[in-house]
Amino acid sequence: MAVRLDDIDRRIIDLLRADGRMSIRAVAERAHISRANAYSRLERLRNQGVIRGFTAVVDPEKYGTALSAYVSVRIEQHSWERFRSYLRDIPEVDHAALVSGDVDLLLLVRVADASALRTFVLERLQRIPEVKSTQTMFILDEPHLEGPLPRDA
Amino acid sequence: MAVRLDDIDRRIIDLLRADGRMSIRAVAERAHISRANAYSRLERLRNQGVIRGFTAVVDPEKYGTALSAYVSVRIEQHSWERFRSYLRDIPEVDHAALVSGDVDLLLLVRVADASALRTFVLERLQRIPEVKSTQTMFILDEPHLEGPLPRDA
DNA sequence: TGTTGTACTGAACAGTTCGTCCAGCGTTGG
DNA sequence: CCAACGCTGGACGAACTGTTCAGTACAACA
Repeated sequence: MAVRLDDIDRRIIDLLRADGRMSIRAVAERAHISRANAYSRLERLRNQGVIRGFTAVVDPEKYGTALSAYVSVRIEQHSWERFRSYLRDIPEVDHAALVSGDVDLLLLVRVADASALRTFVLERLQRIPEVKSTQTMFILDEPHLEGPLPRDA
Repeated sequence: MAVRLDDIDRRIIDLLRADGRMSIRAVAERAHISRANAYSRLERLRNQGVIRGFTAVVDPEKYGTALSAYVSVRIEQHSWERFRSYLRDIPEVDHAALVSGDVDLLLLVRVADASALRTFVLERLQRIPEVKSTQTMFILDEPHLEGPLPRDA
């Protein structure tokens, strides 16, 4: 599953994580490689799926979703596959993970206000038959952690 | 805190979230506005902090961090500010949130393997004096939810 | 030792986009 | 009626794009 990366690959990834719109010229310079090499490496990284794409980083509060919450969910056994397909159509869910432990799912949810959260949990989540129970944890603070990725351990 | 956005602003954001390297020409075309307008709006969105930046989306497994986990943490009262400053120097923490409820913090952690996770939790987290207790939830599955942001509710 | 591959460099190319400027236009609000 | 504002569309030189290719460096291998 993992891909073998050398230092230059990681350097390229770090640069493009720091600034996803950096020109390939600048990437090549800062990684001390030729432009042709930078192109071929970037293409390889994308084809291998290491770099899945590029995106704008949006501030949820400034965008209008002033309220964020983690909603932990317990679901019926063997219903994850079905539940997962629902998630695709729920734009409020920013991130979802099936986890081991007391609960089955952790959903990171972004909504405009408490009323929208109520609607989401009661009218959307708990209407799903596979959902056994939910618990909402309001996010009180959320620091921006935009550092380089961890080196191989 | 929130910023007033019109439909065109949201369209621009959606486009750049879908492809952070899209040329401004293409953005202008697809938003049905002039190029000059696209430039000025994008600059405004960045200055207002709605768009915080651009980044490459990296697949954690392919990158070499095959193991992801949520670590819930209980900390001493009034120690959040101090704890938050520590987080900046812990590259394994991909996302952190101070939450209401049974626990105080939820940390999304990415590491190479179980051994690295053990080291992280025991040698790094639990060495922090403010940490009262931790609980690790392994991430068993993590669907990619790359849709448009939720519309204003 | 020589040979075959593989990976990289550095230069070249036309085409495209960048970032900025500005005259002109339409709408809004006093 | 006029001023202020935001937008358009066209222009500009500079920079970047994406690709190709001959030449070079280095490893594996016999």
